[in-house]
Amino acid sequence: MFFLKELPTQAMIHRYSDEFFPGHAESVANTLKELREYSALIRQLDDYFASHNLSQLRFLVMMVIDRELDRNSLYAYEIAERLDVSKPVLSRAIKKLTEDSLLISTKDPKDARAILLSLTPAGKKLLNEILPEYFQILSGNATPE
Amino acid sequence: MFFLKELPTQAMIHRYSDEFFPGHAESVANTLKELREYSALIRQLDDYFASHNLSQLRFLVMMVIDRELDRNSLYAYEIAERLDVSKPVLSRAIKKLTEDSLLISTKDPKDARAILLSLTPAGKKLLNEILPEYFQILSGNATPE
DNA sequence: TAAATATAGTTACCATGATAACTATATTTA
DNA sequence: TAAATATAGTTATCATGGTAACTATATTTA
Repeated sequence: MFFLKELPTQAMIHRYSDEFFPGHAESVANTLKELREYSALIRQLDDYFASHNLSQLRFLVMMVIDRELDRNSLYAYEIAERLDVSKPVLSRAIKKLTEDSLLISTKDPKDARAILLSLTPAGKKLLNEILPEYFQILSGNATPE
Repeated sequence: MFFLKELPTQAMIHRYSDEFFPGHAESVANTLKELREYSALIRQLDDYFASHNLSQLRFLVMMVIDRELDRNSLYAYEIAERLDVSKPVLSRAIKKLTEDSLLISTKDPKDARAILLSLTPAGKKLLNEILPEYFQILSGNATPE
């Protein structure tokens, strides 16, 4: 998350950037501006997911299961391979989704360690309800400039 | 933070986006790509600050005090005006910075509620040490394309 | 000027990210 | 095949974001 409300003026950036890293004031200013825009977009997405009792991560867990073409379930470790998040955080997200009856988990008879996850009808329904505005938010905030 | 390791293929985006929000697949794909890049940059900055026993927020608190042109101190509520963060979180950040002797707080004789904050010599020193690589990170990750 | 309201900051509690260390089960290797 | 190693997932603990509700002090208003 990025917190600066008022971006540094060009003068400020020059004061710092020329002193500490000469000749790059413009690219620094531009990166700061874009960082702030994308932080705002991430907040907007988080708020949207929260309004549906979801989080960015829980949404993505459902999404990666749903987007598999040949299957309708994934092992937890396969979800971990697709998302850039730590194991305990993913574990907690899956727990919450199954508690909320959006995912259902079954055990693999061949590997007692593994958990196989699929979307429940309620999970599919919620995902379909959420997707249009999700794409709208992403589209409306497409590349600035 | 944005967690999807493997971005949706064009086919996937079309499958979803055309169904739920037709005609915007390209801008959706582009926004997703940039979201991921800026999330990675935010992570890179967080790691950098952590290596100096700081956080993004604690760095910015020091920065906004230092960048004032006519003064060398700010009231806590003035810092709050400049940063997009909740009061309790700012309160905690200031507490940690004063505990670490990077900021020093004095009371305003005219308003018993207010806290006036300035950088200690150690705070100024740390800020100056940190800034070059901070700008380098921002500059090196300037607008992709 | 007393009561109501606004402002500055803190405390309590929750959400969601991380790492380290753990249990249980599979697999590899000596 | 027994011991060592790897893999799947959880628990414990911490960091850092949030809101609601609180204390204390200033300011406004009736």
